Order: sequence, then C-alpha cells, then structure tokens
Amino acid sequence: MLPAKARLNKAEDFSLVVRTGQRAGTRHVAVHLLSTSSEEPPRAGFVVSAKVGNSVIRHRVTRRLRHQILPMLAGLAPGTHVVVRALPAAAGATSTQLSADLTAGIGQASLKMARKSAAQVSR
RNA sequence: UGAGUCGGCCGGGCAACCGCGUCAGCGACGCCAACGCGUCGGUGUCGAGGAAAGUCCGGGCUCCACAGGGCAGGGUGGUUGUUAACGGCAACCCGGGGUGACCCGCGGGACAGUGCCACAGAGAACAGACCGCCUGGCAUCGCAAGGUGACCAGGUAAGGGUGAAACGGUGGUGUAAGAGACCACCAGCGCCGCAGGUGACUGCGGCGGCUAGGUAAACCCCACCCGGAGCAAGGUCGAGAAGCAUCGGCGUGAGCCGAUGUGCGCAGAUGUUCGAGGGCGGCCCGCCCGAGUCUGCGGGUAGACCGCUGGAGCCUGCCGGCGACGGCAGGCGGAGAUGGAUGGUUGCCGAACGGGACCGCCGAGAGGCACCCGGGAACAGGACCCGGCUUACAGGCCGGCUCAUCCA
RNA sequence: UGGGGUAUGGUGUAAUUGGCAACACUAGGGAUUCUGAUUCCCUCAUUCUAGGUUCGAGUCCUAGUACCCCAG
Repeated sequence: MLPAKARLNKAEDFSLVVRTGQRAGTRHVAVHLLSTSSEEPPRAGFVVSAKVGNSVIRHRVTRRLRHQILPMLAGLAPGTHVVVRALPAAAGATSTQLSADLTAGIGQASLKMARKSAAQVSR
C-alpha cells in the first residue's frame, strides 16, 4: 500500500485523469498523467480490469506496479496525478519488464505534457 | 505381490536484506484551556484457503412488516434419527449394478381428475381383423372322397409384421379354429390373518378376480416447510455547497466577480401604516432601508466512526450412541483491509518431469533401484460471520476393507 | 458486493402444448450466357459444455463455461 498522501482514491479523480490527462501506451501498461495546480505531493492510482486475469493475477500485477512506481513518484512535479492501467499482457510480465514500461510510459506522457504547456505559453 | 474400493490428513520448506497493513509501547514536531488529536521516525506483535471460488441451499445478526386462520406463490419428497437450521449428514428400507469390498437412485400418488403418447403400424388406451387360421355360402375342378379361390357372410388375438410400448409367461385340457374359456406351475395385483420392526417395510399362510400400459424433471393431488430485504443491513457524530439577503468592484445593460451573513423542516413567541430587525454613529436624539426576527425541538448530504470479529470456535481425553451427533473435563485462542495490506532481490534444500551413463545391485529380458546433469511446484486470495453443497486442483502421506495369486 | 438475462450455420434472427432445426444475407460450388450481371439449384449446425428425466430434448431438470445488463 502506498502512503495515504500518495494515493488516488476517488472515482472522480480517476475519471478526470483518464479523460483529460496525457496518455502513453506501452506493451504492458497505459499511463495517464495530469498536472493539477495543488502543491501536494504526486498521487498514483491503478486500474486492473478483469480482462487481465482472475483475482490472484490481478492482485499480483497491482502489487508489482505499486512497488515499482514508488521511487518514480519522487521525480514528478508536485500536484501530478498518475493513473496506470494494466493491459492484459501485464499478466505474464516480470517486475523488471513492468518497471521498464512504467519508466517509458511516464517519460512519454510527461514529454507530451511539457510540449503542450510550452505551446500554450508561446501562444 | 498385483488389482480394486472406502475414508482421513498435508497441500513446498529454511533463511538474509529492502518494503506493506493491524494493534501496543517509545521519541520528535505541530495543534488544543484541557481531555486528547494529527504527522513523521523507530521497536515489538500478528498478518489468507481447503476450497478463501461459484453464490446453489440453511442459519445468526440488522432494519421493515406482522392477532389467528386461509388463499395465492415458492420449495422439499422412502423411513427413523441428527442439528440452530437445511435441499446437509447418518443408519436402515426398497429398486438397479458389481465375483466382492462397495457404488448409484428428484425414491410420495397414474383407482381424484385433465392432458399427451409424433412416425411406423390393421390397431395406441373401456384397443384392433392387414396377412394368416377356421366354418358356412357361392363359384369351379373331380365319378366320388375331396381340392382350389383377386368372391360373400361370420368366427378367431395362438402365429407374422410395426413400434419405446400391442392388454401376463410356460405346458396342458378344450375347440371348426381359437381364447384364463378351464387346469397346473410361475410372475404380478388387491384384500384378510399371524409374526417381526418406532417406522419405511419384510417373512409365512389364506382368499379373490384372472391382468391392471407409460408419462407427475406435463397440469395436478397429498404431506411438510417458507413474511420481505440485506453489513453498500443498520446505528452515532455531523461540515459545506447551492439558493437568498446585504455590501463592494466591473459593465451602457442583461449580468459577472469578490466579501460577509443566513443552512432545511416543524412548533411557539413577537412583528408588518401602533415598525421586528438592520445601516450611519462611541452613545442618545435623529435620519435611512424596511418583513421578517428570536427561541426550542427534530430530520439529514459529503465525510468520519461504530457494526468488525470470541464464534452453533478449535484441540485432547473420558462417557452415551451402529453412526451422524451429544454430554462432561482440561487446554488453546493470533487477519480485519476500504482504489483494498503478503511484494521485490537472492542463497540453501527440494516433488513431478526430461535426458545421460551402462562402472554397482536385482532381473532371462523389458526394466527397476542407486548414480550424474537439467528442471524448479497444482487450483487459487479474505471484504459481516458460521453450517453444508457444488465446482477447480501438481503431487504426497496414513489407515480400513475386498478379490486374485504365492509362501508358511 | 448484490440482483437479472442471453447463448441456435460465417452474421442477424425463427421454431404454441417435447416429435424431420426454418428464414434472410454472406461465402464456396454448379447450371443458364460468347463473357459478366440477374435468376435457379446445391453445400456450410456436436442447437455453449457435461450429466439426467423421457420411446424421443433446441424446448424439461441439475451442474459448469462465456458474454451482457442493472443498483451502489
């Protein structure tokens, strides 16, 4: 379990991030990123649907993702919300693969976000 | 030794470092009048299953409804027990399967009534003459006895063929041919008596009419049972927002933005040209705006907390019982999360399985044991709790019983 | 978590009381034609799976699988 301050736990927060945030897909996960105006530390949440597998598989995927993402949160700007959706391929992935995909996904999404905000400033 | 059958148990192990959830101390910081609360750090403690699963039954618990009885609707279905209860379980009965241990059965009623039984077949439910068999007539052949029949009238359910099913079976008497028409035995049905059993039912004996189809997982009848919803039940504490009013700012304006106050319902008091309350002001006078204001009680959104884990609990021994189970005594007691805690990295040991080698042992051989290398564990995760059922499951351990074979 | 529903050719749908699984489109093959279109004919089903009741099951019963919907 993540520290209470680093958790997303409202359904509205989830839908907001997934709908309006920047998205980046990899082989095992899809990362949604949204920066908010608040000065609180970054928050993360996970979506693992029944398509990934049965309860045992889903929990294992969630646990692995949770432990992999914890050090990455420190590198994000305050107020950032992250939602990680696990894709069906994640069921058979190892922790190292998941970690690599997470890093890549967050990198791509934050790049998109930076480009978008830069465009807004220049406009 | 081999084959089989029934039951019980286990369901990877031991460590290291980092990390997580509960609870209890400790320390630091912050808040508070206080009780205490929050955050961080660190220590200790405990931390998924035999099915936690499917959600198919039953119960506890909570709220709502409820005099009793009946109807409707749903469920169950051999008997006797067991239990908090059950559609579970145990023993027994009946039917079927197996050499046997043992296994399987939605196992009440088809004499309460209704419906259905396609196709085939002559006929399918108080049945039916297609072929066949027999008698008579008629025709015909023949000297006659008698024979024959694309004919007519009648008898006949023994035989053929159809079907899932054709109205007891075998043998005889009988007859024109036949038939429970009659007889013997057998099967089956009903009634009576005796004996055994709590009972389902069983055994023996007698009598009767001679034969009664299937389907109730078709409607239905009979007996018994069932109020509804579910812990997101339910309870406790309870912001705020919207709206409205006033003020300020912006805008030609509709309006927008900000600040302050007031939340909602009910009751009471008071008040609307006889002025509640508010503004200006240090106060009074005065001036202005003007329909609400005050008090009490109650409901309640977000959210938080409780419910939340000690329960029909587990283990051992003794006693009662064939058994399910019950009684007594002693002992043990250790998940409670809420976007949801068990993960990551690694070491040692390791089952199944795959391969190698013919040097060891057994064997005629195939092969087995041992050896070496590889390999690295099934189904599957709590979400209020418990009793069952069902389904999934790599593999291992233990015990009872049966059959076959060998040895003594 | 609780409640409800569906499953039939490749696709979309039928099948009153249990009795030969029907229709449309698509696909493949054939016929007609000099060739093509049109037209006609034929082919394509373990009725989701397993077991049961029945003479007989798409239909009735039991268990399972997959998918969908509803409440919060």
